[in-house]
Amino acid sequence: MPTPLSVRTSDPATPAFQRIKDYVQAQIAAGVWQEGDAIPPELRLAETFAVSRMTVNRALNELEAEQILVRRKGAGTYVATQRYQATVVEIRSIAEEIRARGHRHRSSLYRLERQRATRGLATQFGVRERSTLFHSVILHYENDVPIQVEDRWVNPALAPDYMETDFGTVTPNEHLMRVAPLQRAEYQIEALLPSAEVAEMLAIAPSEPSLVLRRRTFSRDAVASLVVLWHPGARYRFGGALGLTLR
Amino acid sequence: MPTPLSVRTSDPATPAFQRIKDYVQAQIAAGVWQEGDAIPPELRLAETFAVSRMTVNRALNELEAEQILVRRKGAGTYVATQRYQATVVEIRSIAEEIRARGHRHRSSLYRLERQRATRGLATQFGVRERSTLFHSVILHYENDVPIQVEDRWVNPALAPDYMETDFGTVTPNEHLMRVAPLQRAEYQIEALLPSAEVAEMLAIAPSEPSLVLRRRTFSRDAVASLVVLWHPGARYRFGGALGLTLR
DNA sequence: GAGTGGTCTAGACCACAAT
DNA sequence: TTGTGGTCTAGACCACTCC
Repeated sequence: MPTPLSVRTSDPATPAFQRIKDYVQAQIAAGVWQEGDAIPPELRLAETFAVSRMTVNRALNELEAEQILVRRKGAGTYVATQRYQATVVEIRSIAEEIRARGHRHRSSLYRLERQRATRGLATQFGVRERSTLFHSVILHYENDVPIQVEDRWVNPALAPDYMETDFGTVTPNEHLMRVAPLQRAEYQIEALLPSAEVAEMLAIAPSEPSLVLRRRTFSRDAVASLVVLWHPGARYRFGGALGLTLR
Repeated sequence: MPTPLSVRTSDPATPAFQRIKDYVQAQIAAGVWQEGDAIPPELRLAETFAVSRMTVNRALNELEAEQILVRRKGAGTYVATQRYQATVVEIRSIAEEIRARGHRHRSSLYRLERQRATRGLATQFGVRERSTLFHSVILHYENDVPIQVEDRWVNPALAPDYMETDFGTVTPNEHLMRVAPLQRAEYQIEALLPSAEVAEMLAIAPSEPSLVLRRRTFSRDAVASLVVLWHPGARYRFGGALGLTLR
């Protein structure tokens, strides 16, 4: 007796908490419950769906975590106001991104050296001026076309064997991820003219805009790495999509 | 048999499920439990913390939603592998952002017109070529310094009274949000040279790079709006922070 | 004081995985 | 077969909000 593949939410196999989530989202999508409106209290939904209050509680808590509802103790549960502006842009590692496109990634090492921290770098890293930092410059290619200059400074305290790493087989990202687990990061995206050196590496004119991502990563409550990624504006962009129902 | 460390958050007021979450995250942060490792099963954690299994279940389920753990029915609960690359950049509405900096926002309307869709626009909107679209060009100022050119196309079917809106008091964003609830959006960030017109509006040289955000928003399963935001590369950047423990 | 959400329990039955 | 997570119950006590 083959069961039809009715993937309706009324599937008896769907857990009760999920059916309740679907119902609430459907009411909101249909405009029956508008932004700021109170939705029925847990006890009433429990009666309606003939489930225990705990089951309703789980459904509504998950919808709150997804920023679809707002809950206030003692007051009620409300439809969240849409945050139109908060935008998410996904930026993946260059090697991973190139491989995902089915293209070939390779890189060449331009520089790998110990350097004394200038005042600016020392401030960014939270170390003393003229402390030793590791510095690497790598050019990444997509199908032999230069696509990214990776100019990276590394805190020796967090990645002591950075200078001995074989960057032909391991990207700095991968190495750092292994030795210094990421705690948090800060990002900036800018449009700049490239330096003469960067322009030459990317094989673009110095007058051609470059899309620049700066990233500072933290590990064990210290700055692990500071990287500046330069891309040719004409052949590179960051992109992403945002759905309101994120999961 | 691990005795629960007295986590610093072990306020007696801290709920049990939160103490368990803190404990698990502390074990991971300390490197005691590494990526891919199995963590103790629910029943053992329940004994250890002297709570019911449901309380442990909630803690671990929430950590899974936060992508810190991976759970497999019948098998166990594992520490998730870090996704180093997935990056989040926050981009807010220009008016909101300027006000958040404590600065003054104003805008001036350069163009507001009906236009026939070119083939490219028609494709982007999913309408027939030469259909009518609304078009607006607005320049945004921060403390009287031009900071963003907003070049926007709007689907009349979704915002029929767009042309009658007073954009001195309401931003196009705010208007669209009201009449056409956001369903999803797509974004691209690029570095480009501005057109002569845009350069003049932003009061920059045509040779100066511009940071460009393109956004296509969907409402009721149709394209509601297509906007291109031009910023002077020298005085504007997108920024954000990513913490692994997001909430 | 009545209503609401926040949290927790001590069981239960199930599906699935490893063996 | 044993252990694991997935789900659910029918209560309970509490803190908070609103009237």
